[in-house]
Amino acid sequence: MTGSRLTIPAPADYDLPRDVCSYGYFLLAPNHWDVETQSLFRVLDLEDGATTVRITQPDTMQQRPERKRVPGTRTTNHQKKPPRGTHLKTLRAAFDRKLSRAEQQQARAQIARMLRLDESAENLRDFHKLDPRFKKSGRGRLFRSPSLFEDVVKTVTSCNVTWPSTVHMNTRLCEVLGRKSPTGGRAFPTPDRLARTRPGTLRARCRVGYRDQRMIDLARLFRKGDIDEPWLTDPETPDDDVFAFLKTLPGIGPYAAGNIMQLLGRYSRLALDTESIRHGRALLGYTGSERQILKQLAAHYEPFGAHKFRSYWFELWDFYESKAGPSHLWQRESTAKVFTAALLKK
DNA sequence: GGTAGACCTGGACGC
DNA sequence: GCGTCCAGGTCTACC
Repeated sequence: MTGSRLTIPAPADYDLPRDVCSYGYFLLAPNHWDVETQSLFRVLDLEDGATTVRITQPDTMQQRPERKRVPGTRTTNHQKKPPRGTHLKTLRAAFDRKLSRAEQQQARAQIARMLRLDESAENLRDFHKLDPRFKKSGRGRLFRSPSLFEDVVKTVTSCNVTWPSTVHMNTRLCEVLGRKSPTGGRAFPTPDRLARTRPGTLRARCRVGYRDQRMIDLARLFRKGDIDEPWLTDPETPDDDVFAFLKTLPGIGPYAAGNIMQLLGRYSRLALDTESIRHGRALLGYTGSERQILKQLAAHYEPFGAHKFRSYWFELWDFYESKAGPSHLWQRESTAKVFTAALLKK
């Protein structure tokens, strides 16, 4: 790429392959995880138009795919333990066009949100103290989108469908409504673009089904400024209030609200769905009706308090990796076929 | 507060 | 290739 390049400071424990490949959204358009180079490609929508960015972490590039250490060789950089609280890791972002100063600021903010670079070391320590199972791997950050709007729409596309349909809907939303970058990639649609789209277009061309009007209504709420993001992310705002508000949004029920809570950095709620029921039965050995299993799941994760979603999620993620191998080696197309209810039941 | 049925799409399966 | 069945969370009407 011949455009702007940015150096982005990351927390000392940051590990791009691990922290990007930590939540299913990294497999959804416009995100593209490149297994060969262990880097993240995606189109960002900035002030002057779309641009494709490639994000790398030099000290993990090319090393991660093997995951084997040759006896007698030196410890690699990313295995060294840096002092706490220092920004020793560096990410590189390369764009396919020149960015203005203002756009560089926007890009930095979007990348920081997406990669959870603001997740404090203290918060992660609290999680690992409460649930030491994930201390060794360092798991704790959950990949998300550059904007709350994209996170909310992606959540709607994950409701009442199997994973391959979610993959397809996001691909089509970008192809049909996303702005084009100089190298031809498509961004995720903006609230304004989605708000101006006809339900019939969404249904026929993006295959979103009955979600059409709900997605347009959501986009209009974002466009009008009815979604108060500072209030939703303010630590002073009680989780219960945020959860109650989210459930008033079109297309958002208890599962979706719980998922958006974690995307907002609030991990005190679970997002329980049929996948959770399967997990309860298959891995935790629970029996009984769905309602009974949901109760058992709630009790199981209760000790993890403010971090219970992460305990739930990384337990589930370990299971997926046991089926499909390390997540940083997953390909979007093949993985879409792995995560079908029928196959997981097997 | 709890429950039943409709909403859409894509995959699996049988013929 | 076609028809049928099923999975998936939210919403509405009804009790």
